[in-house]
Amino acid sequence: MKTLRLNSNDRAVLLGSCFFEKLPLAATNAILDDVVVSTHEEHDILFGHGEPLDHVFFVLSGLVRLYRLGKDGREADIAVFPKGELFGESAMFLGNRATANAQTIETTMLARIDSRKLRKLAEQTPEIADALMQLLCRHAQMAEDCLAEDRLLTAPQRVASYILGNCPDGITNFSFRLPFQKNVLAGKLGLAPEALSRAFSALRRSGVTVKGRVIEIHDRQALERF
Amino acid sequence: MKTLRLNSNDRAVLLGSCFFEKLPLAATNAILDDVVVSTHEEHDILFGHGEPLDHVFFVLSGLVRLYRLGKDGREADIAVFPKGELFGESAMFLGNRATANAQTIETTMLARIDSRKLRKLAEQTPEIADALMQLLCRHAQMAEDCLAEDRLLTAPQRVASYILGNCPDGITNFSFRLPFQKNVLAGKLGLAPEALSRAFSALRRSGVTVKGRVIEIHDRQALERF
DNA sequence: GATTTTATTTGATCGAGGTCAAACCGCCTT
DNA sequence: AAGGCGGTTTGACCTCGATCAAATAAAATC
Repeated sequence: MKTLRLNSNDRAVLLGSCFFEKLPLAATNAILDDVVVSTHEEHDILFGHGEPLDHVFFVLSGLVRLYRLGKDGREADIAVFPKGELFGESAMFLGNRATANAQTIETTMLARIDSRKLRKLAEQTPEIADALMQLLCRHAQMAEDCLAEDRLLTAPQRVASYILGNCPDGITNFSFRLPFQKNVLAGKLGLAPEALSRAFSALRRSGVTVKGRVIEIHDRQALERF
Repeated sequence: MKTLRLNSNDRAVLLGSCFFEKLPLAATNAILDDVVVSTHEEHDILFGHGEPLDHVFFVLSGLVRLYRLGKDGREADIAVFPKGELFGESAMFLGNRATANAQTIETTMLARIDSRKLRKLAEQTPEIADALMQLLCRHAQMAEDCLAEDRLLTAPQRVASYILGNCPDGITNFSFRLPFQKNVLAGKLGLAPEALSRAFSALRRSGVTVKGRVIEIHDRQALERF
């Protein structure tokens, strides 16, 4: 892991992100004043469940996975964060202890924000507090969505739901490229890779074509009904 | 549903709750200034997924269930809130729309806090903002815990984990009473009632006795190993 | 206490998805 | 072109937990 400072491209990613875009520039500058950038190889462990954590992380590029470990060593993904996402924020309000393990999935660059400082800024700046609360809500909802999908949907239905989530409404014919390996998608959906593969082939009958990482949809309605 | 004002017992429940206990009295009073109390029969629907929601709810007594609906009408519990818990707060930061359905499980009394006002108070009072953020984190973590348990543990293991969560550490022998019907516990753990029943009988071999709502543990270690 | 009604348990069956092993494929290297 | 490698797919098998039906227990009502 090497550490650097923010360059102008990094700044652009930060400013365009969901968290920072609504903040006044002064607030953003105050937060970013002393951030450090770190680069990581794929599969680098960022922190472990329960460890002290005094940073919040922003993904400048790459991909990070949050997961928990079972007694037997099996892993369950909690969330996957692509470029532009902020994570690790909940430790800030829960005794500065990580609530899960974090690992890079690809070569990744992260901006590290001092959590003590961010918390202090949030106290002084209602806009920051508000942005944080929105972030927390979105993350809570991601987990709730996942939980509900796990409990209500079969594997092919979860995959259909994921595809539809990446397809603008009102369009029947659509194609897009997976932003990561199928491997990772399987983990995110709580499936074994084999099950994901079988789910895709089940969806073929509903007009879904898979070529490598490219997914093609020929009949949105059929997918929605699935 | 009848509506009333806060009585002194209600106030005691509020003041002793996790959310309010750390707040300065002035802040608490500001929040509680114009709350309304509503009483509900069991199975009363409080709000539906996606509906406009301009209150945050505090459970004065009884039990409330948050759940999502599948296309086929099946229900998946997201959370269960007993007396002393605050819920519905995430709608406040996500466009005032409920992120799930809510229903009472028993006869229940709720205090309704105007969410616009609470949000305004949070802007002015860092302590309130902080308490809200902690609440959001706890709720996010509840969902993440659930998700991880669903993905990593079998039914008996989830039940064991629930029991252990209600048993002080360092004690081998312990007994407690379920705070709700087995029915409800099954939903909370993402199980069919039959599966919960079978899980209990599987745990009998590890020193767990179930008599009605009373659970007895004779060997904490055995449970932890399970 | 007798009788309904509701909650829980038990039995039997079935399907979804995990696991292991092997085949396959694209991609990179040599 | 041949080989090697990692990711993906397919096949075979098996376990867990859902579901349906029936039996039992517990609570509520009369």
